[in-house]
Amino acid sequence: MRIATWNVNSITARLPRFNEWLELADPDVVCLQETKTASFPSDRAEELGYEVAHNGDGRWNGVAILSRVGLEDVSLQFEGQPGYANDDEDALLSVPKVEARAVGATCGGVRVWSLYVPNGRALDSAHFPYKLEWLDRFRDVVAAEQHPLVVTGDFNIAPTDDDVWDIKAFAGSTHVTADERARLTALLDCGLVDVVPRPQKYDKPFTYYDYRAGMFHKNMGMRIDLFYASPSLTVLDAYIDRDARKGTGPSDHCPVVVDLSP
DNA sequence: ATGTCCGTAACCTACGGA
Repeated sequence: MRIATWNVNSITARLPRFNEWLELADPDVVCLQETKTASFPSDRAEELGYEVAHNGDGRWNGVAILSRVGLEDVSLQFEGQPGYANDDEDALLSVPKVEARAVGATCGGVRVWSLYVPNGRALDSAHFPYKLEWLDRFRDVVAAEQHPLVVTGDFNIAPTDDDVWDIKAFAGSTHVTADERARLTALLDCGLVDVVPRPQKYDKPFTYYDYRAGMFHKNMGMRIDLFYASPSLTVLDAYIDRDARKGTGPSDHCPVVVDLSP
């Protein structure tokens, strides 16, 4: 079974490239993040035999699972998923809003979660404790989940210092802190393995490159799109589709493609 | 690294977010 994950940074803006990639990569299951739409444009995917579970509410976030090996027991959020109280609003009137950041489904006998973990923004931002709490609550879900299990998506955390181009550039930043990495360890402690994909070029398995400052061409990236899987799933291959980051109108993230044998 | 790109609201540009 081939499972891929990709933060597309708007499925609407990416649709021509996405549809082309879908045929080329030929995945059985696709986990998407940052679809940034309320309505998933699924016409071509359906022609290719995929069913679609999409959790999207408009301008921000949005996650999906596409599967051509069955799509059952869809969850459009997770049990206990925290919301974020938007601080633009009057604090007294502000109600925490559960964002479109998680979708789960059972595909061909594998339980799959597609996640778009909150960014955190800055260490002193209210978005940072929200990120940690969100991961704490998701851990509780993973602890109770059935196996075989795949938890994948944009985690907005680099698991080790080697997973960013220069750790010195991240002093005082999110994505690399012990607090965030402890949440990754907690997920792995539920009985999952970090499937590290092979890069197509250079030595580091980066999955994300900022659009600015020629970061992609300087190989200044990060590994923040992760693939956590039950150890009962044998990994036949795992690679980063670097080609999808090239050319006109790419996402700022690369797809990660994993071949598994149950 | 702050050099770009996204969607939106409101216009033909500015903004928040990443």
